[in-house]
Amino acid sequence: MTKPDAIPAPAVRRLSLYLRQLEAFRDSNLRTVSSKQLGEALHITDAQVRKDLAYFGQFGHAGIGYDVTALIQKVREILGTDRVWNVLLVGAGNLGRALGCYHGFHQKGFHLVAVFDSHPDKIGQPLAPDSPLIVRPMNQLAQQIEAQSIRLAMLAVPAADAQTVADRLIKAGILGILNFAPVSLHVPPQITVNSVDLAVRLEQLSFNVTASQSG
Amino acid sequence: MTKPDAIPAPAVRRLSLYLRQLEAFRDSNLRTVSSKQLGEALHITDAQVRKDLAYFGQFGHAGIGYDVTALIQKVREILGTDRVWNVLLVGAGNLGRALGCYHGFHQKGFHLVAVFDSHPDKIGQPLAPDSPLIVRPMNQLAQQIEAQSIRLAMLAVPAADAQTVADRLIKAGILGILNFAPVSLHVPPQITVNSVDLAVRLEQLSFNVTASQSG
DNA sequence: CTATGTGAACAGCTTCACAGCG
DNA sequence: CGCTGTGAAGCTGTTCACATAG
Repeated sequence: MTKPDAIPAPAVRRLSLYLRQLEAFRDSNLRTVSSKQLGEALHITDAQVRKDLAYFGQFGHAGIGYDVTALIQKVREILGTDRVWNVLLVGAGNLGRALGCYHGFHQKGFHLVAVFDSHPDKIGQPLAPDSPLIVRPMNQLAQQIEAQSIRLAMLAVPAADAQTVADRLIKAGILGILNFAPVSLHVPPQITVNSVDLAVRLEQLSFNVTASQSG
Repeated sequence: MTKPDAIPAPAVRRLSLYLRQLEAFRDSNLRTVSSKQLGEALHITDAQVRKDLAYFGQFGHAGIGYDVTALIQKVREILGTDRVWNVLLVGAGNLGRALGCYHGFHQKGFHLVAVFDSHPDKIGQPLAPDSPLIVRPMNQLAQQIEAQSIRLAMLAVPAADAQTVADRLIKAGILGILNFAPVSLHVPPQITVNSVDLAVRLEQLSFNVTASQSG
């Protein structure tokens, strides 16, 4: 029983970038694209592009390249975004509101269908003045996850609460968490966490700018 | 002239995480910490922690570990966050407003000092109802960067405008860009770009959840 | 002649394992 | 002893280079 070689995580990350760029190419009416073109747009070598795609199958045509529309479809299937995902949000603070108002998710098939917060003043109110989403109390978490088959969650709560909330989400059936709290979450191996710490990102810039100025 | 070996980018990323965790340890009144403790909190091996820190100097004490306060100070120096950075924001949409209202930056020494947008209805208005920041027109960009010695920028504009705005920022002296637009920016080599694409992050979760359910 | 798919070579990061210090 | 710092080993991901297909 030979396990098909594990896919490198960096390859999966790039797959999302390929998809984004392919959609841009499609929107400029490009029919086919070569690994060289795709790579140049994203600052990736052509060999890397070909190898990444080859992990998943043979999608290209020698001498021609890749059919843009067909490859978009294939990459969507691979990423699992050829269907709609219901997503919930915990935390209706500044960041949570921004996430709830951002329309980029919906276009990509991620539908925000429920918002939760523990703060009594927020419960029952719309997430934002013109938002159709009403903030729910935390005790409705499990019921909503079940009722709407939600598997993905965005976590925009204070650092101190993040682990507790994550535990509850997982217990209720959430499988993937996009974590905006500046803490390292501890979760069982079958659960995926992806953390976005904005302060950490700025620190990276600070390091690079500092280093390039003194070097 | 021997160039001191380049620091691996992953090591620098982890440095920010070490700092975050060290501050948490300090807040629970821990005096010293071992590479093992630090690693366990962040799911990193102890050898990795020691090697990462060793890229920058000898900060530990054999048999004891690392002095928490001293190491925090050292890591801040390395990251360049032992001083205040003035930061600007371009784009006063939903995401821009959330970034402007987020207080995590300020605590870390990143001070948002100017906000720009090209939309006439937004110019002259506060970024948010209770914000002290007034949205400025794009033509004040260069002047403000100069006047406030701004080197870091956050870019929260539509994808179609991102490259044009980035070009202007760089021409005006910006050295590091935190990009929230879903495009790959092309910049000169001395400029650092760090991109946060939220839809891409959700796609990674989608992939992992899909894969773990079928595998 | 162009561009893919891929084994082989290479580079870079991580882990191991241990000498040495407190 | 406990724990750091670090060469050496191991592994993973990237690049090269070419056979092959259209």
